[in-house]
Amino acid sequence: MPDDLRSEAGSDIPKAYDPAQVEEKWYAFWEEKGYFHAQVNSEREPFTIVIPPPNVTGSLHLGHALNNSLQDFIVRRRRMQGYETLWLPGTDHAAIATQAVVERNLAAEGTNRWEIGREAFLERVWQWVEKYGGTIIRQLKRMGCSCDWERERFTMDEGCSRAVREVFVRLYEEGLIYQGYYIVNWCPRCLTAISDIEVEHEDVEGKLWYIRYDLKDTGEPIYVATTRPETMLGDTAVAVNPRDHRYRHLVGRTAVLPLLGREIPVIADDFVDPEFGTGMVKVTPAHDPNDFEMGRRHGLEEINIFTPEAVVNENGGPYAGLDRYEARNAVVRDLESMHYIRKVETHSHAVGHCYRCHTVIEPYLSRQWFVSMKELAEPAIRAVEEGRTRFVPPRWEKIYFDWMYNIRDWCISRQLWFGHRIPAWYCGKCGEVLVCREDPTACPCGGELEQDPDVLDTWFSSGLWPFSTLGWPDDVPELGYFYPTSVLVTAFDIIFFWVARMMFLGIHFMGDVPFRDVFVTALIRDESGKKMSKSSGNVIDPLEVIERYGADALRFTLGHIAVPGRDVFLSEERIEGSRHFCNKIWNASRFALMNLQGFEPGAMEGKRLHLTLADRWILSALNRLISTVDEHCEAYNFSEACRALYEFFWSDFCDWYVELSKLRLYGEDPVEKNTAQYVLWTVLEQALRLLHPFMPFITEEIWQRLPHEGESLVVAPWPRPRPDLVDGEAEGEMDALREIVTCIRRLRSEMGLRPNLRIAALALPLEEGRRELLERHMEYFTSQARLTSLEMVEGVEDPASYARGLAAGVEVFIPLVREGFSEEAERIKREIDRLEKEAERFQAKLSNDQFLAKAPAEVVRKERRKLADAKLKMEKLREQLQIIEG
RNA sequence: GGGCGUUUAGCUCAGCGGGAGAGCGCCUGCCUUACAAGCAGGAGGUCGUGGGUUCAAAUCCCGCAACGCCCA
Repeated sequence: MPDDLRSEAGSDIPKAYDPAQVEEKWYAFWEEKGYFHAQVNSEREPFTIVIPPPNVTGSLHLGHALNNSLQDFIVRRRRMQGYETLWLPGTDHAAIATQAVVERNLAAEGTNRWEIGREAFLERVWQWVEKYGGTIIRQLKRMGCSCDWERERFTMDEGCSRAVREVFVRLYEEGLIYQGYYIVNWCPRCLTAISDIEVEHEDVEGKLWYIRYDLKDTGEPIYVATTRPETMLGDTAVAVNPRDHRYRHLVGRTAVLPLLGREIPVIADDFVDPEFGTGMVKVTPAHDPNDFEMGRRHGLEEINIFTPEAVVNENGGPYAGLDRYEARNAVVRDLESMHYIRKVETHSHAVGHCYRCHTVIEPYLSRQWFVSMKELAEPAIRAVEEGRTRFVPPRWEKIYFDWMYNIRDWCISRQLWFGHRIPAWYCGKCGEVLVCREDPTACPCGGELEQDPDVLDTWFSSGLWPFSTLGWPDDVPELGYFYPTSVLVTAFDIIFFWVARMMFLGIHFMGDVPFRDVFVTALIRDESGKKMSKSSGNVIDPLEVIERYGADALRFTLGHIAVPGRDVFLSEERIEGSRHFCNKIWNASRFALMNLQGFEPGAMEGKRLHLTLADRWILSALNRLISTVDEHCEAYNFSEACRALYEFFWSDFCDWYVELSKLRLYGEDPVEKNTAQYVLWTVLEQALRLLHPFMPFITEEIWQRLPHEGESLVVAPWPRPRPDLVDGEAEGEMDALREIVTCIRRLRSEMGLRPNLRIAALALPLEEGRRELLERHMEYFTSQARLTSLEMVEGVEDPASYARGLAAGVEVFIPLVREGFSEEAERIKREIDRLEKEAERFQAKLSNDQFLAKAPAEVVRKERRKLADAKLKMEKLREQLQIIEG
């Protein structure tokens, strides 16, 4: 250990915890020691997490902060438990997003990617990635994340790229990847196809136009309703539901398309909803996904009326050159002027938008590559059904199933330049398509080859993440050891994009699920409940928070609010509260250090210990805490774990144990002092271990200053509960003690006695064992309630000169120092009222035969006890009231 | 249209079958030698609404309302 890390005596420790002083130092130390590096080790059980790879050029936001804090909580605890723990970090190339940024830069320079060409463009992208690529990773280090940086990966590094190529070729060879001319979601701004789930549906207040199409021959009018009149330029049929009696006679007739005069058939198809509009719809196979299906069923012509930019092309006749919205206006205007429009209704419907740029998606006919999903989805569904992968909380399974059962083929080609180029080559001579692992030089026929210009959906490569990062397709020991990973920690919004894909690809290529558990985390919202976003300006920057409050305060806050299955709110006050907790830990430790001078845990062997009530109680509470924290961590309920730690440390350890320990630490008796030191040290040291996964920096800083064994808390063994130290009797007595002390303090406060004024008090034990408790622990009472003495009495001769209270079967009296306190009488009356109602409730229960017969004996006993307590309290309060008013 | 979640103290939220809890805020008193980023005490709640199950419901079931989210 470097000298500057060595512990110092307690007294020169600053009064306030300063995170800036310690965080960087310890992270560097941990990295240097290689604690985060995992290796294949047959002696130990592996524990693996692969990070959800953030966008390579992105920067850390609170969502990442939460997600990665949770992963670090899990990983650090497992490491302390002795697992060979691998947290594999890395980044995602995020094709659309990254390319979009570079394109924006080009636009600002007055150029674009086509002008500078593919090669120069890609060079620009890589420069950008080089420049900003490390940002997020560096930020994770500031959070304290214990990733194995020696194994950091990138979805476009050499290994991942080889995995992508191998997967593509194999799926192609198995017939699970195919190329086809289909309708896809097309973004006219990004100029690429996107998959179904990349489309965001939004309700839009639109219009429903009722348009007249005349029948050929008779000229009889028929009416169709549509939300997109401009697409009539591509209509190739009119359709009705075959069971719709109104229109049955029209099926097989021919209609004439207004404006263009094209003759189109009237067809019958089950898809048509008789309730919608007139029950008769226009069919535009090239520009509507449902019409496309219908068109294929009926062999209709597919007329594409748009260019990739969604401008009407030559098939649009007089409307060519107008963009889709101009075309809509022009078409409607012309139809109106020719009296083809019967009516217009307002109509709310869902419109798809590009998840990247929010442009309205155009269903567009084009040649794309697809993954055939049915066969792949089936085993992925079974894996979750059989519990081989478990969702936490379980209700997300339903979301997963719903999507998997209704899955459609996955469009994986993107008309982008940045990304994994599709490994398909077309022969200019024979038309052969070659899909291969190594770049071919020429077609077997001797013809020249041209590679497919498109790249793969980013999620195609991130879908391989759990095994491509471990070395697949090479046969390396890591794959057998670390796969399947133990748990995946992710937000619900990428269950479809990512989790589902890793599932079927992992099962298909590795023969086993990619992870045992999927822990679905919440989304973070701001204090008013809005989703944090740059556009609404409500973003809390985690790095700024770290600067101001420290990484541990941020981490603990995130742990504290991360209740499974709920969105969480984050406010500055909350983080401040965690900083106060850091400070509390800091100062309690400062106290310990100041009082552990000369204490050697190693020298305790064989020494005489005298465990007092407080010692037995705090050791008992500590051991309950260990079990509680374990239980909650196993259930991914870090919120409850944090709560338990906070409560124990502040309310039990600091408020009571530390205060009581002062009696012996400041005293002369060496056995007492040594025992107190031993327990103080034990509890603090164990508590630091339990806190370490949540607050790694402050705990390490303190632990290093405390007497300790081992070189770092990072690899200190995780505490195990000792059931033999759980002491129900000590807990019961301490509860009584605390109640009695609090009661005296309340009386003091009500009398307006200043805290530093010591007074004499009297106690009248009313229950068995209380007298002994009071006598045995007299010092506890006098010190904690600031008394000169607590005298045991049988009663008081002059009740009118005492204020009295009742707690835990002990009546206490303190001398009255104030005359005629009327508000006290009011308070007592209110209290009596409350108790009366309570007693009635208990009485009613106890006089109910059903209750006595059916409720567990324990519950009945407790109810009796509660009734007796209430009655006793009322009795005493009435006495006091009489005295006051008397 | 289908599904999910939420509704508990002024605010933000825990609790999810047997005595209404926390943090922050508020009121009162304290620089008590670990901590004023603190200590002690206190006020504040028909647990959204209507029904049901149960000896017992904030907690389980059903209906309703409001808000939010996902899918089509």
